[in-house]
Amino acid sequence: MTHIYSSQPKHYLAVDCIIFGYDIAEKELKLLLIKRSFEPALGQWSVAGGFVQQDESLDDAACRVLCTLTGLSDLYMEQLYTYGEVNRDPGARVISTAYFALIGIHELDPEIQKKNSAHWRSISNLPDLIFDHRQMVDKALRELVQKVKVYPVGFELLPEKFTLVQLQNLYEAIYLRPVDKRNFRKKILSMELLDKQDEKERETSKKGAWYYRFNVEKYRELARNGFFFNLAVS
Amino acid sequence: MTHIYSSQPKHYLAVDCIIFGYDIAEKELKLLLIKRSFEPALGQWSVAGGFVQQDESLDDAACRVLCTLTGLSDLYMEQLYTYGEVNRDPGARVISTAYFALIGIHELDPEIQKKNSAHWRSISNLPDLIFDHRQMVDKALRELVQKVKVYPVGFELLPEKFTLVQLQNLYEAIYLRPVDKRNFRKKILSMELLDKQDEKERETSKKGAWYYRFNVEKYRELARNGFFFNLAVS
DNA sequence: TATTTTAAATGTAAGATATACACTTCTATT
DNA sequence: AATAGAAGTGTATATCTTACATTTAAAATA
Repeated sequence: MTHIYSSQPKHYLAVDCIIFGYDIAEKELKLLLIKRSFEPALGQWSVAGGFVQQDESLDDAACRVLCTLTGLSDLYMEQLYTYGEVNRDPGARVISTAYFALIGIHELDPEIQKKNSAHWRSISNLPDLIFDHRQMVDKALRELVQKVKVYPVGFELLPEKFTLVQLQNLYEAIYLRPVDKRNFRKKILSMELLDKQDEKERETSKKGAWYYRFNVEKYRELARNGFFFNLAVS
Repeated sequence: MTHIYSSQPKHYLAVDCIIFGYDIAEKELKLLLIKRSFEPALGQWSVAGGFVQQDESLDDAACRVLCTLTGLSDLYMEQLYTYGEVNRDPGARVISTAYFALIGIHELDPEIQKKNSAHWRSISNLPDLIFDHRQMVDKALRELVQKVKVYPVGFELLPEKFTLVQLQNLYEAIYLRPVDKRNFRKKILSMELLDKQDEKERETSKKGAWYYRFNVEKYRELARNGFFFNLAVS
């Protein structure tokens, strides 16, 4: 079969992963950044990226990059936007599809981290990034803010067991403003999506705070019946 | 300068435009579809597409496709999603970035339409589409529903002057359900974004309905001060 | 063992927003 | 002058959102 495709130009295609983590102790949202090990822009900071191969889908490529960097699979990841300005990469014309991922910061093996020259950096204090990566990060942040309001994705950034205080701190770190404690708890508990454990977190207070778990099955069931998650609080 | 890019594979890159129009008379949302004039899938229905060239950005390519097809420029358009499954196009591996556009259905020149074998089809009665185009359309529709709730993009589908009944019909066509007349009018008018004209539309009723115009400047001003558009009505 | 300290946990009232709902007005046509 | 058909209008109720301060639990210390 012959057709008109063969007269068309071909392009380098990359994926870039904006990887968010949440530091419970510092109550800060962080980004996993890489010190680039090749030209152009060797030695500068970037998000994790890689080229799309012939035999892999975009999603596969993004997963590969994420897995290679973190050693983890089954992470939350979502396509964000495709950046296609002609001169966005000074090395060559490369179109890049950005993804954003959410991971529990403490799940990451420090060895793999070191091997990939990957570093967690607070979003309130980011270094200069190469190319249009800062633009990607800003878009991913805006997307995250919108997303956590109406989908229960914040839990991806926390361990399986977490306290309500930790959950609230996470939302405050994403919204970049304080949230009313009683209203927040009222709202999240009224959804009946959190299973209270009979165990307390005892690091940060004498009294201890009850652990909860997010009940995914219950959420799926409710969502199927038209329920809408909403934590767009004061 | 030599670097590792040259060892990487290259890919065909396309853009596809999901073009929405609104038919005031039929009170229906429509899609501009093309009868394909080349292989593969010659003669089948598709959305408007084209290949990305070396010297144009993704956005430029999408604009080019849209302009060529409609003869219009400065249309509302937004990137939707990038489709990158390996075998999505049986002709060759092609990655495609989908855009969606909103246009006033009556702005389109019938001559250009005919020349491009472009046809308006009601979204409630779409033909089979090639490749993953149906998936694109479904995503675009979901996006549109969300978008018109919180951004004043619905006006892009109407003429400059429109009546409140027409606006409500448009929302009903997008939401696919009836909307309470008094609540709808109360809500949109309370935003004070519509300028009442001293002219009436007299086609559809003896009494006639007042024309309004959307005031973009006012919206921009309000939005700058934290105002949020919201027509997520009953 | 009584007291202190620290963070966790809790409820209510007022205000704002969303919803449900039916009649009057206008004007061209007969 | 009467009719017909679509445009235009207001209110009461329910629901959701917001603001806000005290009590509880338990470890540490006196």
